Parts: sequence; C-alpha cells; structure tokens
Amino acid sequence: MNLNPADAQFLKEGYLMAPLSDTEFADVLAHANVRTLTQGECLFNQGDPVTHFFFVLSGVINLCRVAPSGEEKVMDLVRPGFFFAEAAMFMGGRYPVNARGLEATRVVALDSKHFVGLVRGNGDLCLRLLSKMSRRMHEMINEIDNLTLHSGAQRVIGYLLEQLPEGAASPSVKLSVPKHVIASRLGIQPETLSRVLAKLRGKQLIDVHDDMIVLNDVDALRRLS
Amino acid sequence: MNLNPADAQFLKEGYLMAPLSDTEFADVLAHANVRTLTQGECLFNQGDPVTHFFFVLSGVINLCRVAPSGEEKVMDLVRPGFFFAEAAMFMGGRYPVNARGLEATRVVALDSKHFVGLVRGNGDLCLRLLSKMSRRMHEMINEIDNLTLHSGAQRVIGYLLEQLPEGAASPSVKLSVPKHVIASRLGIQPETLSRVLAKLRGKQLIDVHDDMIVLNDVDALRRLS
DNA sequence: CCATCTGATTGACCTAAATCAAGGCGGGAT
DNA sequence: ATCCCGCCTTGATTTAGGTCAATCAGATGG
Repeated sequence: MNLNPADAQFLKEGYLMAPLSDTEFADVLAHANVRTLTQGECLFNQGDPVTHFFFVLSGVINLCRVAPSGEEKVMDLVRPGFFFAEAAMFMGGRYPVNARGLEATRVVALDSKHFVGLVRGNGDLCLRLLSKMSRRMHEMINEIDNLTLHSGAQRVIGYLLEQLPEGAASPSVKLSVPKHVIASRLGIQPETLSRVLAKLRGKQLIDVHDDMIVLNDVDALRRLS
Repeated sequence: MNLNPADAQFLKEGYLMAPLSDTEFADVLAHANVRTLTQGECLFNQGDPVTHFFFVLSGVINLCRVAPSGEEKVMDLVRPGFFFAEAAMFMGGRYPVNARGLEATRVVALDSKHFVGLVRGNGDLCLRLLSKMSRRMHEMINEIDNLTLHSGAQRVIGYLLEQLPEGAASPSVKLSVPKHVIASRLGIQPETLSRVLAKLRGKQLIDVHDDMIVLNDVDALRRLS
C-alpha cells in the first residue's frame, strides 16, 4: 500500500530521512510501502533475513526476544515517529528480535538493500546522516540531564526559552500542540504544568492567553532555568 | 601530548571508536593528542574552521554561543566519556559554538580531516558507525522512558535485571562501581538506593553482601519492574 | 593501637509533584 | 437555544523521594 502525503511528511521528519535531499527522499519513497498490523500480528521474526527497516506511523510495535529458557523478554517498545530495525538494516544479516503490533499499528516498510545502497554510493549523504545522528544524541543527553537534575518548573521554563525564536521581536511563544502533550514531553502531569504557568503568571514573568505565552522577563526566566 | 593506555582504553569505549577495528583505532590514535585545559581556558571559538573533534577524559567542557544581543548562552555541558564537535566534524565548515573548560579539563583532540577521510574511504566502517549510533539512540530513548514513567524502585530493579548475565547459573549481580555512582546513573540519591535495596531485602527478594547482590526471585522482580 | 576518612546505612523531616475530585469554558452537534 | 465533550484550571490530599544529620564499618596511615 502506498503512503499518503501526511504519512510521507511525518516520515520525512524522522532522523534518518531529514538529512536526505528531496530527490533522495523521493527515491526512498519509491521503495517504501505502508503495512497495517492488527493487534499481536507479526511483522518479522527473530532470525529472519533483514529485508526492510521500519517507521511507526501509529500504534506501538513490540520488539521482543525469546530467551533460550523459553520466556519472552520485551526489548523495546517503538512509538509513532520512531524507526526500528535500522541498526540491523545497516549491518545486514538477520533480525535479532521479533516484531509484533502491540495494538493495531501502521508502519512504513522501507527497502533495506536500497537504502544501504544509497548510503554506500554517497559519502556525503553518509556524513550528513552521521552528523544528524550526533546532534540528536546530544539533544537526548540534554533531555536526560534535564529530567534528572532539573525540577519540573525549570523544565517548563527551559521549554519556553527553547521555543523562543532566535531574534524574535516580541518575546512570545505560540504553543503548537495541546498543553497535555507538552506536559508529557516534559515528564510532568498536565495539572502540574498548569500550576507552574499560573505561578509564573503570578510573578508577572509571563502572560498566558490560551496557547499564546508572552515572556515578560526573559532574563529572569533564564536565571531560573 | 600523547595518550596513556588508560586514556586510550577509555576513548575506545566511546560510541565513535567502539565500531573501529584495532588497526583503524590505532590509525586514529596516531592522529590524536591530549589537551589539558585550565578553568575557563578556550579550546576553540565560534566561527573557527573545524580541525578537530574531541573526547572528554576528565572535567567538564562548556559549549556556549554568543547571541547577536551579546549575551552568552550555554548550549551544552560535556562530561567525561562523551564526544563533542563530532557533528561539526562530519559536516565540516566552522564550529557553531565556543568551547571552554568549565573547570580544569583533559580532552583528546582527534584529527577531523583524518577521521572523515577514514569514514569516506570505507563504506563498511560508515555502516558500522551508523548501526552503533542507531543502537545507542534506542538505548537512550529507553532511558528517557524509564526516567519519566518508572519509579525509582522500578529503575533499581530494572538495573539489577539488566546486569544479570544472560544464562547465569546463580542469579547474582556483582556491582562493578560504587553504589553512589549507580544511584546517579539511575537518577536517585545514594540514600534512596540504599533504602530500596533494604526494602527488597526485607521482602526476601534479594540478598545483599557488600557489592554482591543475589536475586532470590527473578520472576517476582521482573513483575515489579 | 588509635586517628581519620570514605562510603553505606538508617532515621527524621520536608518539599515537589502525583493523584483525586470538582468545576469552568469553548466548540460542535442536535 | 441546550446539551455534550474535550481541554484546561484549581483545590485538597497523599506520597515518593530529596535533604539533613547521626552512626557505623572498612580501609589507610601514623
């Protein structure tokens, strides 16, 4: 089944696709298709030869391994917006785990040989990919640091400052997603986010108008994060 | 200044070096040297041409950017065991940030052109790197999930199960690092780790003898994580 | 042998944030 | 209009885990 434009756009934002030029991406798309899995349906088994790697559009994929003792161990749960089996794709050989839909799930299946060929034949693309992945890893390290050594309030402030465009005229942020999604990304409950914003509003540091937040004192906020 | 064997070993464990063969690594080492920075000393400036990328041996590196408005913004703090400026190395051009020692700091400076040349001339190496980085990213995603949606006790149990060798005869774990380091990795205080272990001991789920921990009921523990 | 130091443990206490519960508000559909 | 139904906010309560502090066991060293 082919990808619709919304799926393609979502896929393009994935870290393995973002570094591709438009023509390269179109080339990859020509070797891709959508698979819809029912709950529990198997996508591939441990030991199968690697033919594709995947990107989750919706639902959740369960990557599990069957130990010699027979018990099944969940190795990873893959959520929308993330790839899986890319490491296997790059190395070739056989899949080290089973992949099943944990619920009804849609994935993009991308041709493994084709993508490896693309990377092999293009040193520049390879370096772009490595560069992109390096940056992503630094972001994730920072995210882990934030979660462990900053308070919820500090993470909220950090998020607001992050969203602030570089040289913006008025220091204001428009939230592009519902507040409960932001709360989840920051690792806090929606109630807590609401309370933090209320407290900052009380201190005159910000103004909140629905999804529009004006940062009244960027310096003070920066000192708090 | 040259690397001593301990430094080289530490560097080899970094994600960019782990995929290299011994001869490739030796080749990289031949183009590497150690720089010792005093507190506040500059390693490179924003806008300098990219000549090296780096690995922190000890201390902390402060990566900061000077905004047009003149104020200095800390972009990243890099701790021992991590690389920095690798993304810039892969892309070439100029460093997008300043790098300074936040305290007295030792780093390995690796020749940028040489490493890029190595990767460019060796498609297999390139794929090994991409594969390794993919795996690392999955690990980090899991770490973030753990931090946000598991309790401290669950993370401790998860850690113990992780350390458990695949088909070990006796289900026991020998802690290779001091407890306070483990606590830090799990994002909790040493006191909390101690309490969690005490509670598990109280429930007869584990036995603790100094740095040796025996898992009495692996299944029960697995259910709790 | 004692002095000291480091890491681990335990207790008392406190704070940040989760949870539970009750409205409020705007946008659709009927 | 009225009724819902998400989404957000706010309040009351609970709890996990951090902080502070005392103690203890081993290690090191004079």
